[in-house]
Amino acid sequence: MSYSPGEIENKWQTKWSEQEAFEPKDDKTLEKKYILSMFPFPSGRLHMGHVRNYSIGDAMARYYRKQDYNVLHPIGWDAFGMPAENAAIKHGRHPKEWTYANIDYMRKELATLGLSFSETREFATCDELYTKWEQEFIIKMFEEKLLYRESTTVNWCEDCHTVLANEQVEEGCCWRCDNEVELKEMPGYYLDIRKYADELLEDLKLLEGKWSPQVLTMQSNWIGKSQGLEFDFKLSTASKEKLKGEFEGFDVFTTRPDTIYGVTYTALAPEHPIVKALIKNALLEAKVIEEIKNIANMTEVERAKAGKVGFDLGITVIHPLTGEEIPVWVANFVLASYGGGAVMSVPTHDERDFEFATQYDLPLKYVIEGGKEGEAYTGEGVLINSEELNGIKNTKAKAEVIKLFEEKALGKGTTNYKLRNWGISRQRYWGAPIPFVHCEACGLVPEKVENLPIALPEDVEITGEGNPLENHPTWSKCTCPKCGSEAKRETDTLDTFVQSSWYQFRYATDPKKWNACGIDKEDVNYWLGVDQYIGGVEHAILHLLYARFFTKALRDVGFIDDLKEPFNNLLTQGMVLMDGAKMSKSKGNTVDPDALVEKYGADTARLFTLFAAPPQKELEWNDSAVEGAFRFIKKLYDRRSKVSSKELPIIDHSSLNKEEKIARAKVYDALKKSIDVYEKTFTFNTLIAACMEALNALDKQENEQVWAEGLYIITHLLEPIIPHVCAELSEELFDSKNLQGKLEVLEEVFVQDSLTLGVAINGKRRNEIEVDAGASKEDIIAMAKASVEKWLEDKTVVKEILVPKKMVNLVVK
RNA sequence: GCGGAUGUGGUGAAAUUGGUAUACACGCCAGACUUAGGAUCUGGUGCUUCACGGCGUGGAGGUUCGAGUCCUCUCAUCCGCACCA
Repeated sequence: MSYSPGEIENKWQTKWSEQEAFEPKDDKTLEKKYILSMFPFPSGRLHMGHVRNYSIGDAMARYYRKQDYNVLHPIGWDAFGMPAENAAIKHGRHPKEWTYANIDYMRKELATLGLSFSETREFATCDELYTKWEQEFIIKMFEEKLLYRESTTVNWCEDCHTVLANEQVEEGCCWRCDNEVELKEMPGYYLDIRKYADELLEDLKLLEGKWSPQVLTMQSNWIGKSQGLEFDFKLSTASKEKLKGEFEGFDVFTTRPDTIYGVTYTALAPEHPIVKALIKNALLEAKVIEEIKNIANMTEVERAKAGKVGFDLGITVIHPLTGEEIPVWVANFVLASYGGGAVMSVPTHDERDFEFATQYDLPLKYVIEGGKEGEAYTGEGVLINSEELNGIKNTKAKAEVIKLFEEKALGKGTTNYKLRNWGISRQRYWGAPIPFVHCEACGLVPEKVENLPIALPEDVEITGEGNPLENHPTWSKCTCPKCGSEAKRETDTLDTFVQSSWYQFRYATDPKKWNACGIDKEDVNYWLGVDQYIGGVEHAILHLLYARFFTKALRDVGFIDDLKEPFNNLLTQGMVLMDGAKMSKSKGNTVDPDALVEKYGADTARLFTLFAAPPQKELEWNDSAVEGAFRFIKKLYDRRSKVSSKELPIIDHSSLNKEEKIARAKVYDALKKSIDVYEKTFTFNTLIAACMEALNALDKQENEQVWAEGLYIITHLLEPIIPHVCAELSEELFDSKNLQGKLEVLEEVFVQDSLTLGVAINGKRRNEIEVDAGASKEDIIAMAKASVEKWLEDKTVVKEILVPKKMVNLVVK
């Protein structure tokens, strides 16, 4: 019978499901492996990126399961989010109905791939039971002061009609729709991720060598720690009066305290309170006020494009060391959100300050030796024009100046972070409601835990205009959990990244307990951290930073025990490309997994994805290479006719002929390689290649025992990659015995009677010789010399190097 | 600008970690079987040369008996951040 993937795959998928073959065991004394591929958004159909992601994860899960590890390999659905609402707007379908229908369809697609997911642990993050526990966490974080509500400037996407977190703004545009992000002042809920900035940075060290350097540096840059001096600029008496005594001065932060004597002006962000006060009290020219307001309304991208723009604010501050009066400017390049929105400007040693100063003709004062007149010098050097600091190397002066400021109580050494707090409010319907209530008397009040979940209303109109929960006639009406008077329910919902920040703990929690708790500590203690996490680099900052933070926050509010990091090892898979570009619907260069499986079967789809490139690299799609993968499986399946015994034969290696010996060696080469591949390098392509080589070598000989042993081992090795055909072959040929436990490498097969050695002269390969395995060094050298005689004429051999089992190198003059 | 990575045949990629560069696969060429082949099988295939040979891992140096692998410099491509004071 020829290979028919449909039949075989159906048979085994049914069997596995009936046997509940992929459920983790309840026994916590067993050694565990938690293998997790990032869960999908139920967009409607699987794409090749999913196939790749899950093929990699499944290979690992099956490998460890076969070695008798207790394996947790779950799947679920990251089910809240904008696309569900867009579908509602476009096709008039309710987001909930759309989402669950998609899940049902995609679950079937996953099933046809034969992935070894646990079926009992599946959930969708939009399940009310999931929302319930998430809301409890949120309330607890509020009580523990990790969550707060405030009104501030936020990133607003008019297209998506919602606020975005900093991490969701890419080059000034919305990460989802690419619309330019506006700045807007409005209230929202924030998680205090800054409180964990240092821990998040420090613990990256625990992940070194386990996460890719790329992701680690991206996270570290995003957190953006820098150390420097923070101090107060006092307003001059006249300026203080001008501002009606409202301000004493303002704080600045600098990483260059060494340049303190070079300060010739200061600059404030357009949003700075002092600037606002000047505007409010009309202390600036009307034209200038207009311009400043203009800047404040610009997006960050627009500001960057506009070049450097600023205005003299007509007030001055006192230099803390020299007592000089220094002008205060407002400048469009000063960020409101960092370092207090104010900077000390040292045009001689900072490019930006220099550009600004040149443009507005502000004074320059060089304080570090080494630069040229007429440009900013940012290198190292000795201090000049710096009073008591003259002659000190600037690198050393940083600490000196901080010390000086601290002694005089003028300022202090500080650490600053680029990381901003995580804004989690979204003005959207399809998300988890933020479980708070606004009461006129009590203010912001969390919902009572026994009232959770606060569920979404089913009857809702989704038009794309405004916030559907806000527009709902009755939903937000409620009573205050504290005083019982009439109150208004919060209509913002949680960022969907909140759901994906703790799903790894939900999977680990035994489903029997899902009604009783959100996360079971004991279960989490057993299963976490995730031994292998697999997903795309696009989450290098967003999801992975949030999930790391949430882990630490959940620990501190008491929902999990001491756990530093959720994901011990991270494999970032490359994209799937077609003609050099990322597969996408809009480009029309997609390959439909369903059609692929229909035509060739799941095993071919899986084999190709793992064979065409190592998982970390981009995968270029190639139809004829898919054919090649299919051909290999057919060939493997066809060779079952070579085997008649059902046992792993015991072979007398010495009685074999040369081809038989080579075949065995190739088979065991593959077996040896497999441990490294499955446990360390994940370069499945090389293991598959080794199996192909082994099969090619087996084809060159006729020994039935060697064939039996070969297929016994090859199907064992490939089962995690092409499980259906291997299960089928294994059942037919070996009563499935080779799919349990470990196989041992027999070193004897690597012992060869004779070896082929390369012969090189001065490192240049000239010939090869065949030598007896037991030949002495002298004999080998002699043979080598004889084989390259023509190159040795008129030369003297000055050195002979024998690399055992590899080559001979003769150094001649 | 800063940071991270990657450069090997016509293509996807290997190389036991300093030891015969290009395994495996795709493609291509030739042959076999075929009415036919976009099926299957067999053989060949880095470049150059009639050949002996020469040249070959982005480029230039260096260390070494020996370098794709280590060191220095350099070029190109991809990704991330981007006025963070």
